[in-house]
Amino acid sequence: MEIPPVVIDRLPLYTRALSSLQTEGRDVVSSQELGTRLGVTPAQIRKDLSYFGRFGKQGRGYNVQKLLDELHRILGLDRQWRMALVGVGKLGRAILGYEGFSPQGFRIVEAFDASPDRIGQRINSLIVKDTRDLENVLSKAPVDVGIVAVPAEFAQDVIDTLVKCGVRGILNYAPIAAHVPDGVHLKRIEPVLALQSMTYYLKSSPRPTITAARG
Amino acid sequence: MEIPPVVIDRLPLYTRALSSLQTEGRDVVSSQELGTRLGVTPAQIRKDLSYFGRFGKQGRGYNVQKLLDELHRILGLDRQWRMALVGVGKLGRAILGYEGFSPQGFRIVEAFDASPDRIGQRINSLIVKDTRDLENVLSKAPVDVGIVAVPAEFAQDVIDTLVKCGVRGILNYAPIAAHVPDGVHLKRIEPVLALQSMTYYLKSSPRPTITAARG
DNA sequence: ATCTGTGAAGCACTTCACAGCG
DNA sequence: CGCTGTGAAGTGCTTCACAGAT
Repeated sequence: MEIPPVVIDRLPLYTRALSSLQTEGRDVVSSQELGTRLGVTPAQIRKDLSYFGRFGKQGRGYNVQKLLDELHRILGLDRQWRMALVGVGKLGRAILGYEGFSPQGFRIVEAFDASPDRIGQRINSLIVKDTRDLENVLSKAPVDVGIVAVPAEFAQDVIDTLVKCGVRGILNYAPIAAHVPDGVHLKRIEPVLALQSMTYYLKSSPRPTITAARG
Repeated sequence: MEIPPVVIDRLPLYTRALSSLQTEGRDVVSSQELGTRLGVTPAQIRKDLSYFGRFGKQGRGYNVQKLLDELHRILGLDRQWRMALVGVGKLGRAILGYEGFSPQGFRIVEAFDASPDRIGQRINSLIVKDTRDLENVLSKAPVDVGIVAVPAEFAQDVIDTLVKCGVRGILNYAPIAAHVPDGVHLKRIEPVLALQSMTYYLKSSPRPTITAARG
């Protein structure tokens, strides 16, 4: 069956809420409660889950642990994912230093850059390699995902190389509309894009006057 | 008129492509060419633009400069936007150091943290202030957008405070499903969410064997 | 001839509403 | 009775296809 992409985008939210519930020691949760926590309608949660199977018990709800396991399996979060970073400038270093990846099973295992004074540097136990060696390195130790943090002008080339290396998932931080062949999944994650659409809604309504707590 | 939210999300992509075209010295562009560059159908571009007016010339296309100006005006990108960062841990520092905001008119003008050993520190010409002073500081110098980079457990509280301070746009880096009242716009921008849905598509198809350039 | 702007058709996603199980 | 799972209805978005302007 062909699952609507928006459904796939919501599943990680469900796993996250379920993790919290699990930490709170809860055994069972209804679509109603899950929906309230996430700001999603109960019907939508039930419909989304129904694409993959029948995980709930009528009259009771969903077993937290079981549903969490199922979603992990469905999303492929029951294994480790290897990632390669390209571009270790300011942004690239920040990405390397980001601690949110590894607890979720995402590991940056290679870092590349084109600049001679960065190649060979050690950053968090990784040695920065030459971008020109991408194909050689990744042919010996393939990765699942490429993270692109190079300047806009080089981004498409880097993406093309990654695709040639068999990388089928790309996280693009560069401000370009990159092209990838069918079967390769690219996500734009520049914060500026999010801001530039948000301003549409902010521009009209005035900043309210604030009655602040005073000294 | 009520504009579909997806349309608003695409407009920043259009402005970006138009900026490139402008740099290339192009005067006129058709929906066809713009579409090819962005991976969007020409009909969609025309339809999207038609919500806001009639910017093209039949038989010719769109004047690059004029359309760019219009889109800037529509999105509110013809002015500066003031932002406050909350949380100057590792992630917060990276956000402060990010150079992509200011060229697009987004400026971080305040930084807050709750930890005593961070309060008072200077980072890039900004003095880190106490999160407890958020209301006082923002009542004197309001901001348009709040950037939340605190640990998950504090994020909802910080968001509530920001909303109380009249902030109506929030960029949330914390891994929680935050709740905001109507009229407040919140965008989740954690990279892990993007990865966790991408893996759904990656998990099934095998990593292809690569024929790499060898020595 | 070329390319926009747009109703109308088509497709995708969400919500409803209820049968059916625990 | 409570809550899931799901066809059917409803809503929103995309694409078609063509009239009309240059």
